[in-house]
Amino acid sequence: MEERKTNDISEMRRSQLVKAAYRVVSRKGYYNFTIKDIAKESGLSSGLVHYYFKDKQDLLLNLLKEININIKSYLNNELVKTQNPLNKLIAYIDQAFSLAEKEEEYFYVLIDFWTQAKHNPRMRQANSRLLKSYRDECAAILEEGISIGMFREMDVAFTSTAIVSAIQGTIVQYILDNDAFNYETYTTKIKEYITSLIMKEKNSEKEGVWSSVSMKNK
Amino acid sequence: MEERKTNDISEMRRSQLVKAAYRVVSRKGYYNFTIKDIAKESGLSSGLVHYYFKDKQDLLLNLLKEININIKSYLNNELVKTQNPLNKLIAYIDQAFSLAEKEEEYFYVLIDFWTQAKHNPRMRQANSRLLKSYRDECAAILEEGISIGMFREMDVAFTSTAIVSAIQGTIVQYILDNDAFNYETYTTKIKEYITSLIMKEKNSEKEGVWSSVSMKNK
Amino acid sequence: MEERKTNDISEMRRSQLVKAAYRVVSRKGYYNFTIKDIAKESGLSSGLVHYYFKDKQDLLLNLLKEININIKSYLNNELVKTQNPLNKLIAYIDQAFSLAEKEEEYFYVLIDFWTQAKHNPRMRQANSRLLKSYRDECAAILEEGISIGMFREMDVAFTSTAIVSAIQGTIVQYILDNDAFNYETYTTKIKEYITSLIMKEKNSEKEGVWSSVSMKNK
Amino acid sequence: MEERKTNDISEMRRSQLVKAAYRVVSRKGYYNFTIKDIAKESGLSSGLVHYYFKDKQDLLLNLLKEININIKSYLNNELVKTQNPLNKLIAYIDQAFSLAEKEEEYFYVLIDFWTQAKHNPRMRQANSRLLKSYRDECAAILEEGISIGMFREMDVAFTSTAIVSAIQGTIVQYILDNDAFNYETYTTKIKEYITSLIMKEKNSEKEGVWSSVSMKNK
DNA sequence: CATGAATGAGATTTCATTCAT
DNA sequence: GATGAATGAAATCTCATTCAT
Repeated sequence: MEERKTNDISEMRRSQLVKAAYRVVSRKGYYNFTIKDIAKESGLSSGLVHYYFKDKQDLLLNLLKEININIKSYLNNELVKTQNPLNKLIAYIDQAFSLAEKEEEYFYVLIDFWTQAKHNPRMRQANSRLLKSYRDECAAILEEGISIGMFREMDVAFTSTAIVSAIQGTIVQYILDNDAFNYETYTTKIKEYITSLIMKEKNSEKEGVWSSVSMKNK
Repeated sequence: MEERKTNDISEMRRSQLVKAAYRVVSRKGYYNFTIKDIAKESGLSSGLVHYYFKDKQDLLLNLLKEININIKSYLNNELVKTQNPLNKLIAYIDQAFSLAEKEEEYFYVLIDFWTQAKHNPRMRQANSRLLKSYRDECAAILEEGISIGMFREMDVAFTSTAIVSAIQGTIVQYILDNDAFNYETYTTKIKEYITSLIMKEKNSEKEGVWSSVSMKNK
Repeated sequence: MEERKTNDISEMRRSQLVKAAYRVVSRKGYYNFTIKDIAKESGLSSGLVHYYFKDKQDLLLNLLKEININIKSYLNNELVKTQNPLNKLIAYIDQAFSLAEKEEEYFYVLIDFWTQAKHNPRMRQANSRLLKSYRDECAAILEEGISIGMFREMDVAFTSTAIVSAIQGTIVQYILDNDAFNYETYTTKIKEYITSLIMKEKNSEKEGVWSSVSMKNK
Repeated sequence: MEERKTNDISEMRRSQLVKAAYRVVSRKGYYNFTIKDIAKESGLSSGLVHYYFKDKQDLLLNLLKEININIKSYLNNELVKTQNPLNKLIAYIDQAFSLAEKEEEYFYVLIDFWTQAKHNPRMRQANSRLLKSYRDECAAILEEGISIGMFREMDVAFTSTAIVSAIQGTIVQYILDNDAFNYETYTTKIKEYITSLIMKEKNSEKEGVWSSVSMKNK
């Protein structure tokens, strides 16, 4: 019982501190925040941060884990509501793009973590796992679509990597320059584009997407 | 003459320091290096760093500029050797992918700079300019291909953004996890894919690329 | 209680550091001391100086406040012991001159602060407040003496300014050159002089003072 | 001849640098200026400063000497125009007060030098010499007035010290707080006051001055 | 568990001074 | 004589981490 209670408090505090860390990091950046910032933000003392986390880095690692979980749950949110693989794929893409728009912070923090990958093996592993899980999720949808004959045969690994690339590459460009392009229009097109290539070809449809794209420029 | 001499040494030192900064940043990361590191790496004194650059940030800004120039020159290297827009596009893509492979450092440093964008307007501007210039370069190739009837009509702005997304998204995934996929195979496919979609459609050819892609998985 | 304890230690440390600052500044001068000097003098760490004071300037501002308080309490020390305005005025003058003699340091540090006034608005304000409070104190004594008919009618503001000028000007000359004149003799004369002019004129007395002054030279 | 020429340039440069130092010190304060500031202000190179002056301190010492000379010449300017000791005394006082008003900088710089006196024997000597020369000049006027029977017999050393105190104390108060009192009115009174005490007493006149002072308050 | 005072290493930055040209 | 590049010591300030309470 005692133990249980302790763990409860312990978990509560850890979560409290990690959440505060997220807010602080997204506000001040990965490198410009201090332990005191975390303490203030969480309403706890600075000493306590080191009681629950070995050091600053340990806290950050836990933050990445937390972000990972949150993003996944956000992305899965819509996915579970539908059975149709195409709708799932569309939801997958939509969620990613909408997350980037509504929670720009998330991506800034994510990019912050990317920069750590080179110099910190644990960060590197955490990051690559995160990306892998995105690809895997996409791959699962593709597999499902293929298995029920809705999507064409394809190299699933390649395609899911390409889809993640397109999404992520777009988000980075958008985040670094909000005015580079019209996000809404652009992401819609990308989505149509991907789905049209994924779907078992019906000549009309395929042509349609492409035409709609080329139309704009005429 | 006197003036010239002074400028010469001044430019030489600035370049020397920026180059040292590049090596140091790529080795230790954007935030983990010190002015003293630069001094040691360049073989000059730490005071001299501040003699030529107002502060750390100023040096970093100059480093980004330098990287910008180097990447551009690297990417243009192959482009000028050919007149054919298709070959140009292929060279454009090839160069980007090969740069990421041969000079992973460059991209780490670039990502480091991305993280600054949120909290530093000048960095933000520098970054978005860099991305814009990539898109513009791509767009120019596309325009040329369209104008001579080699590429289809298309929304050039959208397509160049999408191409940059695909390239950049791929590079990031690769850099964060070298073992995620076979870089060579993957980038070749992406390239074929892009070109097949860009080229004026000959039905057979289009189908061909797609098939070849899906073949792999069979 | 808990709170109390914290405040206690906080106030204790601040006072400890300000006192150390006084000793250090008076020994090395306003500009020639370092934070480390303060740390060493106080027996505390240099980090703690910045823990309690935003920066060097903040510490110095607190030092000026402390000096202000100390001087006032020193000057008031004798004043409260007497009810007679004339004796009060004499005590006021005596205390100022004796302070300068016994605590030369105080004035050196004060002069150090004067030099800041031009370039630092907060220092300027602190300094002018200090001077004003001296004048006001003098003015209060004069008013009292006038109201009970002991002092003549006069322009109190002018007279108190003049008295402060005479005292301060004398002290500065003495501090810059201890051998310029016999301090004891000189300050006694100045005091007699001031009081003779302030007092309701009894012809004989007035003449007396002046004569005594001129006597010396004969 | 060669030597002569060299000395000419040498003197010119030294003067050029000291003048620049004065402007810079009065603008930035005694401690907040750099050798480079002097170089820029003088239009010469920073290396040259050390060619002509041993070090920063040496330059400053020369600046104090220069200021000394300038103040003396300013104060003497009016003195030579008149033969009458009373007018001389009045000119002496007027010049001091007007200098403080028109060239506040001078006094700030002077105060800066005072602060050095404690920690630097050469500065101490230079400062005390400066003050002594003020007193001596005043004393000379008083002696002259006494010798021709215009001024009363008095302790000249004491009186000149007191006059210098009054003037200097007033100026310091004014410089530290321009709004403490009306400078014009106040200095006029001080002047009348001093002269009335110095002059051979004609009862009416003496009374007159005092009355005029007390009038104000009525 | 919790606090926040205390430490001290280390980073940036400034600048007098030197010296090769 | 004159320049300004170069040095490096020293100062301020920050902050992760520790630890007594």
